[in-house]
Amino acid sequence: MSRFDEDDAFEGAAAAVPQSLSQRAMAGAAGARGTAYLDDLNPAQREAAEALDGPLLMLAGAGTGKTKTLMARIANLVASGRARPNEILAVTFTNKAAREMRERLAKQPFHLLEPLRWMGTFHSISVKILRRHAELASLKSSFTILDTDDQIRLMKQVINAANIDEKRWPARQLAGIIDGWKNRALTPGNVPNAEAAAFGNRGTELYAAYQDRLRSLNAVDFGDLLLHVVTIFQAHPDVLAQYQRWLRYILVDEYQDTNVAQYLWLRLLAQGHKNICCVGDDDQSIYGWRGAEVGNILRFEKDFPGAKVIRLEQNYRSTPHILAAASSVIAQNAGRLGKTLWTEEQAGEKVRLIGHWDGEEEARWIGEEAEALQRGGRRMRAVSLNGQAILVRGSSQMRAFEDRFLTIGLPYRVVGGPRFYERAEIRNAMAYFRLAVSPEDDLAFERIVNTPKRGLGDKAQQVIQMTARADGTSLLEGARYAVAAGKLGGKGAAELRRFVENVDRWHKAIAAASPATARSPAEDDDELIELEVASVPPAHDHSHVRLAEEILEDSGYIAMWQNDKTPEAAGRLENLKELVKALEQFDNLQGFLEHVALILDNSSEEESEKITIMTLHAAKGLEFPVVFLPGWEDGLFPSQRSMDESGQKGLEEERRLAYVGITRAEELCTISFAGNRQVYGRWQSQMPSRFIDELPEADVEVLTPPGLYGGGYGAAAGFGSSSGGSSVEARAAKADVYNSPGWRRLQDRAGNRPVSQPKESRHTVIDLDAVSAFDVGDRVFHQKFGYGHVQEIEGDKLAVAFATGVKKIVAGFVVAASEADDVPF
DNA sequence: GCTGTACAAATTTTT
DNA sequence: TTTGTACAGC
Repeated sequence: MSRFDEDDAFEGAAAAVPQSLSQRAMAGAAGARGTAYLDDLNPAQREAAEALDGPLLMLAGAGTGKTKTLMARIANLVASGRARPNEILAVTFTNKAAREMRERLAKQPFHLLEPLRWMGTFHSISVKILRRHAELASLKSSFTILDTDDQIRLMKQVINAANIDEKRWPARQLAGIIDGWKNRALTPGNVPNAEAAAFGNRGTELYAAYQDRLRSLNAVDFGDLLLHVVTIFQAHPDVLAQYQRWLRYILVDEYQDTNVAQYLWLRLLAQGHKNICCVGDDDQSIYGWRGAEVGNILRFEKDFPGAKVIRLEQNYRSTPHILAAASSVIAQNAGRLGKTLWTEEQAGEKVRLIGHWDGEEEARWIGEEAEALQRGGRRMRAVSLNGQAILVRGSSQMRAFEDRFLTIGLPYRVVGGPRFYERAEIRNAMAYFRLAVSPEDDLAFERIVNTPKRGLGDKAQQVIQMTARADGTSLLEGARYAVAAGKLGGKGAAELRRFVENVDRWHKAIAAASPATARSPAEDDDELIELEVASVPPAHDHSHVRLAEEILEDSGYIAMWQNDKTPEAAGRLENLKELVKALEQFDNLQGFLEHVALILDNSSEEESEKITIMTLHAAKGLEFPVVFLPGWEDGLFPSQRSMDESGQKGLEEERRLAYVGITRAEELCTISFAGNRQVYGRWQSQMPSRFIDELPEADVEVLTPPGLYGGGYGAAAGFGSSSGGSSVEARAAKADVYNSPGWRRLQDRAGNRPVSQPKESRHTVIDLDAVSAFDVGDRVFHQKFGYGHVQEIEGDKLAVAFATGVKKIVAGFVVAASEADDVPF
């Protein structure tokens, strides 16, 4: 079940015993016993926890105890009397991070008499600010927050309204462009001329139209939350000054992930007192594609002259081999601030590297390896499945593992995928709630008028739209009028009438349950504080939960899923139950909706033993004793698309992703690649990732699969095999692979690859003619396709005529065969 | 207005 | 290969 911690943070004071202002002020500084919280910090951590005033950049490498340091810093801020807890602004990126911080804070030996009320994500804090000053952005403070889905639908409307062919110019693309602009804090008027050509020269025009639509719907999207706040701060110095006075110390986590809008947001708030502490790791910036600017962290010292920079480099997570591997890879990136992770640990397994025949084989091997590790008996201790993770580049890679694990019955858990609140059934249910709370919510209306089917198709909906537009009212009113005026015929009319009546009834029930709680904007700090304390008293009857159930029943929405015979229906009903249960944590439907757009997640805590499968992105901030990193193949990882779209920059971000992946491992890290892989249903031969070439030989152990499944393809897939013969696998298994022709060929390829060359390869490039040991006409054997003859040679790629046809194959995946080698299949 | 078929597209993801 | 969307036919 979800816990709504953000809510606690912001409104939690409501539950506290009201205190007078002076009491609160004193309470703030109390509660920390001495400076015990500093005692178990290492020197760098301690320095960071004690440099309280002025700008500080804390470069915290993976696993260096950053959160612990932040906790001590907060304690120190309060204990030294510099700030009361509610004068500290602590910003994180994700709700998860905010939650974790709050939990960690609760566990500290000291305790604060007040909660950190300004701890949360950029977005949730922005909502809080924006609700208070909505009118300055031409909004009502009851504005709704659109999710991506609503956003796209709205954009479709805007595109259609502008008479643009939606097929040539898809709404998704426009959404991406506008999002990009918002990330850079660009309003329609500010978009640089050079970019106005976007979207068939009409990008800015549509952007403006979209913003107008949002305003008329009294709605904002995620990007707006930040953009509006920045705009308000810029246009109203008095408002800004108020927050500057109030939020005296700023802490920012994951600073490397901030985008321009967030950067401006922070700079505006910090520019008075400059008490800003940014924590981050430039080597872990992996969200550039979403607007994050590594540049923000790289130029921190310029932005804040006199800034102190402290590096946390002692790692408490991983073994030396793992750290060495990660460091060696990341060292290939240019423009780093530079850190060297070190550890006092001594022992440990080397990073393991293994090649496989294809993706299926890779999954099979990892499955078996996971089971073996679970049993123990390797060179290391037994590791439960919960301590093991498979980190992939893209979610498409997950399938192979799921398939395999299902067949062998290895329990697994997939992290990521559609979030709870993104599921259709949840969104529809929420749309019902939204409409019940605010009948003028047109987007919600559109979403559900015909869900379940009420016989209201495009035509009927057009009539409703036109009626509403003619009267300048909401769609619900338009529908009411259209029915009354007999503009709709037959079954639809009756159904629509019922629908409208239902909404009326629900809305009345809500209005009756909660008398309007008018909030007036406060003019100064004191009033602001009072206002925070005096929010809605908790109502402990659960009438809103019953009402929600009623809504879902009356609307026929529950029935719709009950009648659904598809296998997913049961799960969807489960989810709806879960949603209703989540309501219990709120005092009313309004409160739920207000926060749900930002908060709801499905991080259900699972007890049972399972291996985790997730993307590298999702793994940031986590750690596991055992980590598998499959699919290290050029084009897949680094992703071709990243390199095509962002060139060198893209490649460096991919490399940071590799760094993040390796540093998730505490004890054992296994990197693997496959020689063949099905991509969108087509078989492709793959080349080992260039990142593999960047691993340090001394810290890597090259494995060969134990000769099961009929052959030593493992050796063939990565290393050697250009020398033919049936004993290839045996020799490759024993040989010092780093001196094998195959390995050297790998090194060599690194030099020939497009996009980038490692700056300072420690490996010597040699032996060009090892690239292909084949000639046209040679007979070769391929694990999958059998015997064939080489027809063409193109660098390291061969065109081979097999019985089944001509295939392009990387030379490393065939072995030379003599005509006599033939065996019956 | 609904349902079945054809076709194109296809990372990473938070809020 | 799979998934989602667009359009034609019922």
